[in-house]
Amino acid sequence: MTEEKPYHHGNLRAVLLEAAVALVGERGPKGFTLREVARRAGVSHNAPYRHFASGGELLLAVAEEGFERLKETMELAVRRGAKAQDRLQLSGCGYVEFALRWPHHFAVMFDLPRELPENCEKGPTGLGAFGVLMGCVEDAQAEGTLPAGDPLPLALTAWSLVHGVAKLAVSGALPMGPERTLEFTWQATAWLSTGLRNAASA
Amino acid sequence: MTEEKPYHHGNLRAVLLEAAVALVGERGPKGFTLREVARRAGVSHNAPYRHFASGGELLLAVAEEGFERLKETMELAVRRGAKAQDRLQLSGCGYVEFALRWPHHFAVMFDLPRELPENCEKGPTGLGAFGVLMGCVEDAQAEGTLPAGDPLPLALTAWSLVHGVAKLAVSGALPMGPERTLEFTWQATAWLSTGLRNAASA
DNA sequence: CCTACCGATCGGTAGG
DNA sequence: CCTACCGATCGGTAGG
Repeated sequence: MTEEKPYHHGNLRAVLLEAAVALVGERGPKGFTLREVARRAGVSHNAPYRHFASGGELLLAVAEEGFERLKETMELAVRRGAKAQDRLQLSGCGYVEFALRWPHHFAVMFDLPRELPENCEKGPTGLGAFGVLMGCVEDAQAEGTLPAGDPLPLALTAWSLVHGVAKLAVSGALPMGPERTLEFTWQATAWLSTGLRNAASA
Repeated sequence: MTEEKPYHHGNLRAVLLEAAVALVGERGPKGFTLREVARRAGVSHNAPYRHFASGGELLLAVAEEGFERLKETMELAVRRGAKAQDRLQLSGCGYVEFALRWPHHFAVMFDLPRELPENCEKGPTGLGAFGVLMGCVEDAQAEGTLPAGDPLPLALTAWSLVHGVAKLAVSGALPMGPERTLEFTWQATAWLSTGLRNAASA
């Protein structure tokens, strides 16, 4: 019953974002409501309109926050590798790591294209994270550890693999815990990496 | 305005399933309502209760139908290959083919764990489709074209790859059309296949 | 950022 | 399988 209200000073937007993530995480897209978000934030059901024109725009903001964190997580992961081939695997592990750490963001980013007003941002911002992956592929090509040619199919294949791992892991379809999931990701990306290296051509 | 009503003879259940898929496809999970389904089926908003206790159970039925079709699609695809290695790739292509052909089923199957009453069925039924993939891996191991050992990690990796391709393709994230997507899937699975074949160990 | 207030829709029950 | 009917909730507007 006792609620502190530090958001009266201007951080309501951040509080709303947090509440939105928690709500969509607990009840799913269907249970997500602007009124319930406001309720959890401790404000009137009308206050959110000061910051977002609709529930969809709130979710869009959550997605954008997620894409930014995803990019950062991948960039951080990539730093742990010296060879481009290793960095490619590490970027994939970063991708899965992000999904495991912020599953609700991940869900909003990829499961709610319909809810978002205009997912035109998904391109640009999403490209930031994808760019990390593309960079690794191009570096590996320059190193000669990946075959020359159009890097796009190689990158899309790597993306598909880790996206699948992330999706299945988050939904609980993989028969292992979070730690094992990262080990599995490393193994899986290593196998793919071997295949890409020995590829005839793109 | 003029509606034919053949479902008064007992096929209302099938009509409801069809309407449910169309609805969730058009408006997403959030717009899915038992009343709207009934409306589209041309019956009173209460008629669906004769067949389903809730909207979640209707969606569960859709998911089960989907898992069955997925298994059939994969089994059909696998028949086109002689060598186990080829069949493994073909099963993956069948997976993606299914997702492209019935994207709404695919979405219900994997994006709505929360909506479903008890997704205990996702294991057994889903295992039917996964079993096809596992069978290919085990056959390839017997053939000697895949390294011996626990087939599960190999199968999970293959599953992850095609699941990722399917997810990204359905959401429109892959920069290509449906036909190209299948070609891409064949390419990607070929690369992975090469990697798995040259793997040190599982 | 809040208190009314609106029309619309929903899930579910009653009773047939 | 249908017609009422219920309480609850929602998005959005008015007006401050």
